[in-house]
Amino acid sequence: MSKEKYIPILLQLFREYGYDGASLSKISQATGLGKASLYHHFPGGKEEMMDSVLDFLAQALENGVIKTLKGKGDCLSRFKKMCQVLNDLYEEGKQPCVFAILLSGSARDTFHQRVSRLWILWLNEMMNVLIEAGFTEKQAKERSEAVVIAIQGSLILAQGLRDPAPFKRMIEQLPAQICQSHPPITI
Amino acid sequence: MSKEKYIPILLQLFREYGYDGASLSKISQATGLGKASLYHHFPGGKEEMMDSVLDFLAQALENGVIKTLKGKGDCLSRFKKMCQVLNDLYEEGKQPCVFAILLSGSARDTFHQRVSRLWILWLNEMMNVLIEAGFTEKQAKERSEAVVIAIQGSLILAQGLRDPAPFKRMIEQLPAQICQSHPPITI
DNA sequence: GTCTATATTAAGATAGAC
DNA sequence: GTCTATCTTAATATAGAC
Repeated sequence: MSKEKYIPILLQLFREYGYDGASLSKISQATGLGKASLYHHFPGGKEEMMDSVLDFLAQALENGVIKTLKGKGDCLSRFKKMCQVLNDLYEEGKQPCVFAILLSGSARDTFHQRVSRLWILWLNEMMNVLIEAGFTEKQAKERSEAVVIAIQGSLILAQGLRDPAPFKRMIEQLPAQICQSHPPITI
Repeated sequence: MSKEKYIPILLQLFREYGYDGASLSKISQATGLGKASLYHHFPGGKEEMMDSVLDFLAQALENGVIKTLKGKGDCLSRFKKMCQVLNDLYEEGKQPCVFAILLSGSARDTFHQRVSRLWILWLNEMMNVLIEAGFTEKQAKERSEAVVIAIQGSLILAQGLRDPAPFKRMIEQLPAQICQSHPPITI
């Protein structure tokens, strides 16, 4: 299947225009393929295109974020690596999160289960690391959620201001704040 | 102008389906107005509808959030009131943020300036309160951004899990964390 | 101020040739 | 695997009657 080579283009279009705004005409123009050719690669149409993008992102999550969290090193160094991976994935805050984009729109029910499973996977993996590092289950849960909140929130702010600085700053300071032992931190 | 009475319905539709996903058919059905009647109230079509929704939200920001921050009381009590206002606005985490929804989609450039101005207005107002409370300008800026990040991030997580709990928790703990003097906090 | 009817354009999707 | 051509449905928008 050579359809893999269109995934980055689809990812970019869905990030910029969302699911509803990324029309087949835009996709046809961006890929250089006619509409009929698009249906050859993706018989299920746009829904299958987004599904393929989610396959790609799930793979990136598994081979990047999850693998890093399961890897060796202490708590701090694992979260540092994870933040590097996220920094690459979101291109230093210049790109929005497809999972967040899919929360609204005419297809939000179609993809909700898939996306919510990925979020829970990520949260659980962070919890494991934190519990292993000596935090209570409750602390681990709170801090894992704090990571998602910090990443997603700083991405929103970066997009809103069209300035990646808030995301970059968050990537820098987040690992220390999460692993720090006494009172959990945010700013 | 009695078009005001359709704003809550439009707000709900844009929150659920986004700008591109909220079609005139859906809007016609939800309001009970024919398409032609919609154009009587909103000659500019869907763009004017979103503009009116943004008018409404800007007003809510001004009369709720900004007014509270400019009001009386110490730093902590103002941020507590602000969080109550935000809690109402987002219906305890059950509703997404229209400003965030507008970051992607075919109309993102159309509304970016307006929305980004509102973000900056909110950030500046929070900065003023924090500077008045004795924080340095740098600290005030960081903590104001931390508020936006916390609110938006917890909203995303709440939508993603379809569980308002992360947002509710954030509303509870945010004021104390922001106003706390020594090391800024997050979890 | 709302309607029916209709126009226009675009979106999603398919048939069949090459 | 890609194309042209076409189809169907839906989306945005307007005209004109009531």
